[in-house]
Amino acid sequence: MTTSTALDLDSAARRHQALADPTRLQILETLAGGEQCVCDLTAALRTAQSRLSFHLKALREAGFLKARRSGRWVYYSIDPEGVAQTRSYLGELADRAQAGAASLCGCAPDDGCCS
Amino acid sequence: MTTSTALDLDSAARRHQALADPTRLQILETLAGGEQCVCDLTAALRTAQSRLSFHLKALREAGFLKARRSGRWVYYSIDPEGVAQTRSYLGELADRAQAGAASLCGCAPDDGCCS
DNA sequence: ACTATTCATCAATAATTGTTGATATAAGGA
DNA sequence: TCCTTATATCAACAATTATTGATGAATAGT
Repeated sequence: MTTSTALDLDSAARRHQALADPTRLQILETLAGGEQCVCDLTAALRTAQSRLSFHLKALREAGFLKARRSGRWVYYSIDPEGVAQTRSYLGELADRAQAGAASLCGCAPDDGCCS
Repeated sequence: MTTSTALDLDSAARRHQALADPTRLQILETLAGGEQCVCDLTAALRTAQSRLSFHLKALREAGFLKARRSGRWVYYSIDPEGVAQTRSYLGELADRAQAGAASLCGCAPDDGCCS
């Protein structure tokens, strides 16, 4: 079972790209405190509304945010699924790297000598 | 103790930026199997040497790769430190998000009802 | 010393991404 | 219906990032 690489690479890269901006990280850190409407975020980040909307879209499309409309307001919150996916990608990478390093230095697989 | 945000946001964003490219992820996945010289990577990824060099530099400067010269060859390998740093950033974000969601829905902090 | 090989860097250009201000859409209240 | 508020989208422009081909620097073999 070989997970077809090209697509995985692209989508993983796209997810990381969404995190590759300080404003977007600030949005995530703010929303980590709980759901907020765009108007609150605009005030909290002191930034233009169109700019915020641009970054919210990027995070939403990458799977990091959920949006919910209630009356005139749209409430954004963190989608734990998206964060989990990215975390596990890095986790697998780290695991494989550790195994790879160990295999090269001739240690037993869980020896820890090659950290 | 409030960790001064702006710098953290910028450096975290820069680290993610380094991962926001399929070619760079392919480099990391290849090196997860163990250290390789640039010439091997050029062959493995079938790409121009200057292009590869550009991406290696990006990963190196972001702390994901270590380089070691031996004779004519430069060997690159994954720097577990860099991966760990990025993993823990996402981990903290996920933890805070969970706590934030729980606090809003009125559950006990470790109830798990708001996952 | 000459040559070949390995890798990094540079300059030019292309492609992508972000910002700004203006406009559109949608909802609710008067 | 008209007005206001909240958000999204668009078009123009700015800034950043990636690709290519050429050149440079270091190392090693002859």
